[in-house]
Amino acid sequence: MEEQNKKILLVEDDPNFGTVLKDYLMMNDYDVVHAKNGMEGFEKFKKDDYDLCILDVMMPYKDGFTLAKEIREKNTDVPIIFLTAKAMKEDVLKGYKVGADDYLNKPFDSEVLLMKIKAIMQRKATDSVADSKQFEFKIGRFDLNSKLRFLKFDGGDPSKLSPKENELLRLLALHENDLMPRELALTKIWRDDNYFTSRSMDVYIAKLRKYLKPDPNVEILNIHGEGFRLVINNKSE
Amino acid sequence: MEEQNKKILLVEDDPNFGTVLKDYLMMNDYDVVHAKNGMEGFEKFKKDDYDLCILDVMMPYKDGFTLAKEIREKNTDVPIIFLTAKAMKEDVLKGYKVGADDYLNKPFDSEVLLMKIKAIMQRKATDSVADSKQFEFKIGRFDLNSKLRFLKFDGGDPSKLSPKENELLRLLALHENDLMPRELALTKIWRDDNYFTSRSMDVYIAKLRKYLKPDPNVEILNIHGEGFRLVINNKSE
DNA sequence: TTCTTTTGTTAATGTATGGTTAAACCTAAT
DNA sequence: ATTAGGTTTAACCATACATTAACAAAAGAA
Repeated sequence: MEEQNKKILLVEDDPNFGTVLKDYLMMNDYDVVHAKNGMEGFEKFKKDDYDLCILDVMMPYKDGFTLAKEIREKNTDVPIIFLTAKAMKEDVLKGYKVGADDYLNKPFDSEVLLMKIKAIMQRKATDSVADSKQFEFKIGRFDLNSKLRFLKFDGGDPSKLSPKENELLRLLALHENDLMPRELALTKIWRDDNYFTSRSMDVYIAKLRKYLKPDPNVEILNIHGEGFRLVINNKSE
Repeated sequence: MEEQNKKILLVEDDPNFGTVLKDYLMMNDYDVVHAKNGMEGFEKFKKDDYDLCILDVMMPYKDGFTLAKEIREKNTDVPIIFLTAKAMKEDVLKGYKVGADDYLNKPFDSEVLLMKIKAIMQRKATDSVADSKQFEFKIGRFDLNSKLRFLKFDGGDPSKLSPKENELLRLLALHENDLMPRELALTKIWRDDNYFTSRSMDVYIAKLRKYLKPDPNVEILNIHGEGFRLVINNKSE
């Protein structure tokens, strides 16, 4: 299972410096999107979710503070680090007023920047687990807890599911009694759609069928060339 | 409810500068306790709860970093700001490794310090309040006192826990019966997430399991690739 | 039908992660 | 300097997971 790298938006108009910094950050396992000016920076910010923004203060057309204010209107939480050439007190204060998390004077030591980034990410590492996502499903006589990755039959002893088993069953459950397109699972879970991932998915379907066997009213049907369907029959009728 | 002023521990050996800074902060509605050296600083820290620590790095007998480490053993969350006369890169890195929240070079502008304090306080205010002030836990037949680092079995003789053992068990208890993500413990307790800290954590899990063995209804389960789960079975029902 | 493609299923393989113990290391206190 | 407590690193083993291969069976197309 692949760890998701943290995503950084870097807005810096100096092409040389920007590229060097971007490469340095990427070498340290961050995903970096580099925007060359404030305008572009805001566009990119709106299009994606970022874990951190690094903004140059002095930029043509739209300076870092203005950009920060726009960003804050959309998102009150993203950490922001300002880069500035001169250490003007007014600038520093202005930065903190806009909600800066930190401040760096150019030229700065790249290692120091790395430490600051780490420190900020750690602060944000709050228990984000309590996501409002949906983690619990009733599947016939089964209970799927998708967060703890277990499947209980009739409230008995739970079987542990592997990450892939869990994700796949969850996707099926989300489309209960409806088509769950093959392609959807492949792009969402396997992040790639080719012959091998497709076969891998079939293997997991087989595993899930085994798990679900105890309840004859639950089954995973194939829709040839389309995908799968988790059907739950209601005896009562 | 009445608005309680934020409490700041200021550790600064220069009596003139210290007093001026203390007065300035108090004028800005902070409660400030001023310690004249590292020793005294630690004593005062143990005696009370603070919202922020401002530590001078260069002090006789016990420097700011050492003090910070001691403080961190008692409390992983208090924000710490370092003050330093010289801007040595090694010092800055050292500071962040100990878990600094910010760093200021003397002489600095007092307004800038104020802004940093405000920014940090704001951050803490929005950070999950949930895990803030909970120090006592019932874990099956065990009682964990996380402040004194004691673990009692059936009210008997308490075992003394090391700081890491204690923090880890506390985090697990906070997420009782639920997932405690690996990453969370690593960033909150180890302040770094890499192969070695991760292995170190596994070692501590093994230690905790040993402690908890006397009660068969308490166990720490692993969720492969995700984290751990402290389960407490209620046999009584 | 016959041929081709898609799916079902099981087993083998390789890699990543976790469990556990002991030794090494570090640092504060003696 | 020595020691003791705490933490990290190393080593070795066990388990969990995902992928791939292999072959059988179904479904659809010709």
